[in-house]
Amino acid sequence: MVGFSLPNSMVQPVKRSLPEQAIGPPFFYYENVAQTPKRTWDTIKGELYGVEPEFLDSKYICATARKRGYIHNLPIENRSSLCLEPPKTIFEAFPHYRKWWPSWDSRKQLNCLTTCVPSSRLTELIEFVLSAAENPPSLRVQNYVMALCRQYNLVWVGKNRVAHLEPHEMEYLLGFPRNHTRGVTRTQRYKSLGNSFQVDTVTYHLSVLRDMFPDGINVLSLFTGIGGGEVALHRLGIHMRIVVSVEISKVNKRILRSWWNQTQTGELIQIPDVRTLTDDKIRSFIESIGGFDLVIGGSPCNNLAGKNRFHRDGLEGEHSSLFYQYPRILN
DNA sequence: CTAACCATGACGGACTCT
DNA sequence: AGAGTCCGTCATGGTTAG
Repeated sequence: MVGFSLPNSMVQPVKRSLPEQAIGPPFFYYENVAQTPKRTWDTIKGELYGVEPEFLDSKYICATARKRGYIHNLPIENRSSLCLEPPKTIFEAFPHYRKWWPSWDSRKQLNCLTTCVPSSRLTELIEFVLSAAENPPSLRVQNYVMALCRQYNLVWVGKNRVAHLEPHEMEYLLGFPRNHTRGVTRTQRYKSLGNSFQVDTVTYHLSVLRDMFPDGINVLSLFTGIGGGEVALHRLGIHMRIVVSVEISKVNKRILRSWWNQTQTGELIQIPDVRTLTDDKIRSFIESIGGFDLVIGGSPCNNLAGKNRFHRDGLEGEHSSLFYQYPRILN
């Protein structure tokens, strides 16, 4: 899962030719979870002009895994390595965790960051088991503890003590500025961050745009969330003249607005629901601003994701079916 | 008082790759 | 055939806003 190319890598970059229909303008960039049935990705691909998905695990870019598929019509030659290299291992990201990290925990990177937080009962259980065990613990105990650490993405914060990541640590690993989501409830921060882009990964893909738009770009941002795409563009130094952002969550809208007001000089127009962005409205936007240069977004994965035990209904699920709004709007 | 909000804990299985 | 992974949901009880 190495995508079409990797930064600073000996991996031979892939060459591809886009289907005629997929060639821009505008450029488009679509994202979703990679680990959903192949037939789902076949459907997505079919709706997006048959463009082959780029499957990339962010563990090749940063310190945490994030297996995602990206369908886009961006050039893939001459992607530039990031000016600011993100940490690629747990210890590079959090040197202070060395202190309590047992030698038998061989993890160098973290698993996928999600929205959920494990119960404190679990960390208590691990501490209890390890306190009662020999030092070092038997293989059996090690395997037991490691399975839980991997499953819940736990880190070592004290003697025999593990803990879940703090929201600001997730912000850091995902490539957001510190305190990007601060000011909303803790639970909400976990939710918003768990649902977001890995910014460095998106930055790498979008880096080909940097020299193409010296006067800035107009962006149509669908399912914006906390603005991973916008942060990536900003980091590339690409001026956003106008961003029309579609995002239903009040909290996420507030987070984006506050970041925008602090860092941007362009105009941000926020719309709550993709379904209210009718064809007529799109036409009038295009007329008034002179067209969009980039359409970017990842549609809801709720009904595709492996974590969902209740309604893993695929693309036709209640939330994930909003995907179909993406090709409609793009067309 | 009521409704909305918030934190917490409990809860398997489908899927891919080797 | 086996191992490892996963942008999650729901009910409950407490808290806060109006």
